[in-house]
Amino acid sequence: MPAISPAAQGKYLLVVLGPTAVGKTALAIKLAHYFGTEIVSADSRQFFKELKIGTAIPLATELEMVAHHFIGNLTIQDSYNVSRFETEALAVIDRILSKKNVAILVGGSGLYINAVCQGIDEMPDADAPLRAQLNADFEQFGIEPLREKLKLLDPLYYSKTDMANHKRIIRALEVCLATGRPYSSFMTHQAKARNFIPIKIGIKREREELNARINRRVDLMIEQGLVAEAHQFLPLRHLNSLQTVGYRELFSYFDGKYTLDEAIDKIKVNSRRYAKKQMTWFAREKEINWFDAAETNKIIDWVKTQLL
RNA sequence: GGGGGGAUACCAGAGCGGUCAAAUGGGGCAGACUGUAAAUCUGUUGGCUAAGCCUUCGGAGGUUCGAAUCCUCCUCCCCCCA
Repeated sequence: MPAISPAAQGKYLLVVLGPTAVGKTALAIKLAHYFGTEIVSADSRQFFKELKIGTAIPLATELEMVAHHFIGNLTIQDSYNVSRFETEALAVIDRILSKKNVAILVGGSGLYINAVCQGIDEMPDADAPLRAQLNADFEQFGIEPLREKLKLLDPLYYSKTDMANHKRIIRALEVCLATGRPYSSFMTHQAKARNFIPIKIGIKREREELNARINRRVDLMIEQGLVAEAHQFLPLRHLNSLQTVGYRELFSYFDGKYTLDEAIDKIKVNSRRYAKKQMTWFAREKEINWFDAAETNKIIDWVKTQLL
């Protein structure tokens, strides 16, 4: 449970979460409308203003109806991270809660939601040249030397973490090397105090129904011009912001690796997997109150009982 | 009409007498996750009363101590020549 500061008295953050395509946007807007408040997005891909079709940002009419934050606030060229989001999102939430008693956080990026609700430990950002060096080492010599190095610099982390995952090894190493301290020594496992009481609302649907919605949404994205949208960014495909479902598969199509139909099928498959990953992430969180996507009125009624 | 190739688990596809419940890839299912997180990584994938047993490699027979692998016939598919 997150720590609650005295300032949190009577201030609530409604956190709307769930897998992609489940219907979070619609519910969040309904809640925002009902409580007369604003929406903070916790979607790590809707930040990028160029990625419109492929990330299913809210409709223009929806964006007009309710104030949204963190949608299209970055360029795909920007580098961003959870920690910055924590700081910036908290500032916006505080501002909303200075005028209202309820704010809404909505999104599917579990790590980003947790950063807002519980915080993320203080530790250095990635140092670009150092990361580039480590990545180059990985390319050239493989994972084993990196593992050995980490075993020396942070035996605790080494023993507890998946040592097949090069990205995690590299991140740990870059912190160790940049600070001279073991990466694991920065982890407090303590939730930070917040100026609001989070109320987590999980939205779910039957898997089959969710899959059907995903498929339909992908087809719609294609109709809306996703292929052209993705094509513009082909030269920038290496950017982190473009390591995104819907774009990568089309890059492969432009490469001639897939036919268009194959690429579209791949987008559907990868979206389903993304949804499953999100559900796995959320499944381990205890304080989520789950509702069926159709139960909008029930959700509002329930939320009212929580705001005491 | 003649000649040749093939049918393997959800799909594709290897295996060509024992070490095969059957490689590998795809898909499915499950999981991990602290500044790349729509990323990255892991496990599992015939059934069961589960260190053992049972039913599988188009169908039916046969050879053999032993067959997905060899033989015979049948069914279906593909290619080449007419």
